[in-house]
Amino acid sequence: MIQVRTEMILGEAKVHRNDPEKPSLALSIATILSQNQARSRKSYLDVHEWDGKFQGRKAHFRMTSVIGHVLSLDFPPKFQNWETTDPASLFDAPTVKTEATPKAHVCKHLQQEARGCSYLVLWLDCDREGENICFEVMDNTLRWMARVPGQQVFRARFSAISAPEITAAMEKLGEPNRWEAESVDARQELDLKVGVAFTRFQTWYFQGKYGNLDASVISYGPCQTPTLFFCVQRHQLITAFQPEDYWTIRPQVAKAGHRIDVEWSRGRLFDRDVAQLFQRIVTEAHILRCTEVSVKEERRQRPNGLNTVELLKIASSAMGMSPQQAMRCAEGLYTSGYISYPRTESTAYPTGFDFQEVLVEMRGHPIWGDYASSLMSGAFAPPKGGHDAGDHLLIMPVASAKSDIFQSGTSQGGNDAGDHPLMVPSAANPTANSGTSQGVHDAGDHPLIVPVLSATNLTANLHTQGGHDAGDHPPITPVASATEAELGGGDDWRLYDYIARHFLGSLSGDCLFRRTIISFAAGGERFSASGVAPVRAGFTAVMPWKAVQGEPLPPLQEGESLPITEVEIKQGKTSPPDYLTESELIGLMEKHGIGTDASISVHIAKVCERYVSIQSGRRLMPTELGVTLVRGYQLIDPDLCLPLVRSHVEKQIDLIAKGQAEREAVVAHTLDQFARKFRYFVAKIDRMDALFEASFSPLASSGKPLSKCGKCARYMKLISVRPSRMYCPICEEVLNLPQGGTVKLYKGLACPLDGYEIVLFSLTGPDAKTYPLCPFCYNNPPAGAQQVAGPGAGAKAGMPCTLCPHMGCQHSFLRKGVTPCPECDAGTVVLDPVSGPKWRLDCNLCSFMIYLPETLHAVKLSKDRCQECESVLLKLDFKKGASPLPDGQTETTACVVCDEKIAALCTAKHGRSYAKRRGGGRRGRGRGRGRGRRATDPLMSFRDF
DNA sequence: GCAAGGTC
Repeated sequence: MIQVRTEMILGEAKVHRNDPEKPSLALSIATILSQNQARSRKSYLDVHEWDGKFQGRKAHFRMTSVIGHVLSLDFPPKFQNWETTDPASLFDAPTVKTEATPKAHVCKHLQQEARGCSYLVLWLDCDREGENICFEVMDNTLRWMARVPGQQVFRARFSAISAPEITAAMEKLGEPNRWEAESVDARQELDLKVGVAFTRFQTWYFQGKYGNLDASVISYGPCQTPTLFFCVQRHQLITAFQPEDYWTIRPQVAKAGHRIDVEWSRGRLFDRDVAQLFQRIVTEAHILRCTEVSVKEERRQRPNGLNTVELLKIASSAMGMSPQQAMRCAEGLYTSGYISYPRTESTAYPTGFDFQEVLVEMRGHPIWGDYASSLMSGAFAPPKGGHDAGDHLLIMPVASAKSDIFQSGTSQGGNDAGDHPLMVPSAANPTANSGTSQGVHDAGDHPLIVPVLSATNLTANLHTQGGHDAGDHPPITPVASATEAELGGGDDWRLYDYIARHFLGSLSGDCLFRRTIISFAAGGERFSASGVAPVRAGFTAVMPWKAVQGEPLPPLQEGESLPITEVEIKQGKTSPPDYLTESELIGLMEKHGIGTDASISVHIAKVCERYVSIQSGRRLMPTELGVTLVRGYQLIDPDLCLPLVRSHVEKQIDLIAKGQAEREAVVAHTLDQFARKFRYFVAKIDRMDALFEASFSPLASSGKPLSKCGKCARYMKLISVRPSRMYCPICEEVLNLPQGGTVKLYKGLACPLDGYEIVLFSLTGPDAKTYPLCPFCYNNPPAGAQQVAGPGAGAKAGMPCTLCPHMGCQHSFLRKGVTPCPECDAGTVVLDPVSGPKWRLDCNLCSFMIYLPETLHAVKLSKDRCQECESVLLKLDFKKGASPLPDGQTETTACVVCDEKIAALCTAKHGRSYAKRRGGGRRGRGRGRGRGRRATDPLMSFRDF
């Protein structure tokens, strides 16, 4: 009997669920393994199923995917409160794993699909994060699977989604690597604890201290802080720069009417008199003698395969796109099936990469189709656009004027008829006009020599080319052919255009050119001139912006003399470097291992949002806050902002991944190091504070006077930038306020407990609450008070008057409270004293509220209570002519709970409607005054009507 | 409100 066994195979999702025609990873693998027999169905994520054989026995396969990490690490709720948690305690705090994207229901999905399966084959990315996700998947499947003897969990190892690679991986399944997975767990814990501890401490320390420090959070992180450091380091170089005057001399010479630019071997001199001396000497020599002519063939290497970092650099420097935008476009192109997976480190094509397949697809492209064909056949044809008389323009990414790419001429081995520019005009690309052939990039006088490669030796040739195969994903290549119109133009098209050209360029020959260097002498001084002439365009035929710049020199013989018409002396000033470009930053991050191909753009976006402003040319200028922070770390503990913080952690977790150390030991040791640094940082924070003082205004000089201090009777200031708070310049006291609303004086009333002037806090929006608070009590509640956690309270929860339990205060809920809240069972419904003309009762804890009858003129609390339900009776004063009371009466004292006529005129909001509950049976009555003891007595809540 | 890492 052949038992039908069930098997589950999982791949990491790169699924474009709305577009089933395009390949997704799970679907691709399923298609390959099932030989196109898989059937797909929808669940929380797509599931592909088919019948086949597993380990020689019949099996039913079920394949689905996850979406990156299933779980993410965080602190338990107890440690989430910024006010009550000492950041130093976070180093020893427990951590919990929670679902990374709860809305996606990945855990439930896995558990559901695991039922009935006997085996698990994991097809996640073959890196440490992938290994870690394997275990996250196992945690959500194994317990739900059937138990069978022998190995149940298998790991497939592959580096590309090609049929041979996938089938080979299926042939030799292994096991997931626990060490590697644990190294990721260690990294997560270190990143979390270190980042959060420093972030909370810095934020707490500086945010409350300076009025114009407009930052909701002052963050620290092992990746973001070194990223910021790179930007600030350049800023410091610029500000420390001392310009110097320099002089250089330049003899004017020409050959056959062709001016020759010569450079002095001494370059620049920093002494004017000496430069003038040389000027005289060379002038008196009258002639420039050619001493040597050297001609060398040089080559510019074709590009390696394109990886993420390179793509982001080009997108920033040549297209003016932010890394985030570039990734967004690339992801879109990927999920739509136009390019391969865009997050890769590899620049070398893997063995067996199917170049043919891509070239065949590219062959039909209107711009570079012929070029792709020529690469396949070994015959050369330039990309279309050589003669542009139609709609197809040769599209170049937009270059900045200073960029060294995209500057060359535009014709592609043919003559431009001149009727249309070949390049899409762009303000940033002033050289984009026709017929400007420069250097090797020729308009057609010399036929371009092109490598002759057959399709087979093309492949062979590539393997020797170099680049780096990180074993993750192949380099980024086009997958499907697309035109500008199909992609809707814009950034998508520009990025795709680049990716396609880069791919073709990487299969082309090197660019060859001849460099001529002519040496000259005059009066014992040496000069030289350099020129280039094209030999073979190679890959620059399809990447014309890479063409070699420069012009050929006129022919000159050794020993030949040229008359000097004049010797120019040029004065200049040395100048500082410019601000770091985003592209340079990406390079630095890659070099120092800050972030990954998938996260570099995220770190840059975060740093730009918080600490850096983007200048023209995508140069990064740190803000005052950015500079102050880094300078502060440098003063206290430079390690904190150096790229070292990252590499140190990496080194530590390498030990775990390689099985050379226990995870617990490494984490404990590294945490101890950081905890020590943290304590030192806290102890020396005044050094950083001194810098803040110089750059930001202390609270004393900001804010506007609002209410009086109960201690000194002088006006305190309201600081309205977030976090809004009050400050007494005399007592040097900071008093927190609820956030997200407006604060104004409350009739000049003072708190009877401490003498501080009371303010009214109002939230904004419909049904927004207004409540009085004493600035002092709010921060220093009387004994027995609970603190508000409702809207507007923010993390810095305080105690407004509506929660004040003090009998001596007329604003306390004991004096303003009407009845316990029917909604939250913990709060008290109090009269909002300023809600008129639309009088209202609000719960002092939850959002429940009752609008009193609209025809009311005024409302007050009486001293009496309802005999039935013990609610405080309200003195109601109705408008004349609009009173519901009999006999033209306008005043009454009533219980809004028990007086059915009045209750019917009220409207409850944000809670169960009490009107519906009428007649529901009243329970318990006659309980004592006060509240909060309703556990034993649900009493007269509105729901009991 | 906090890190960095996946990925949509």
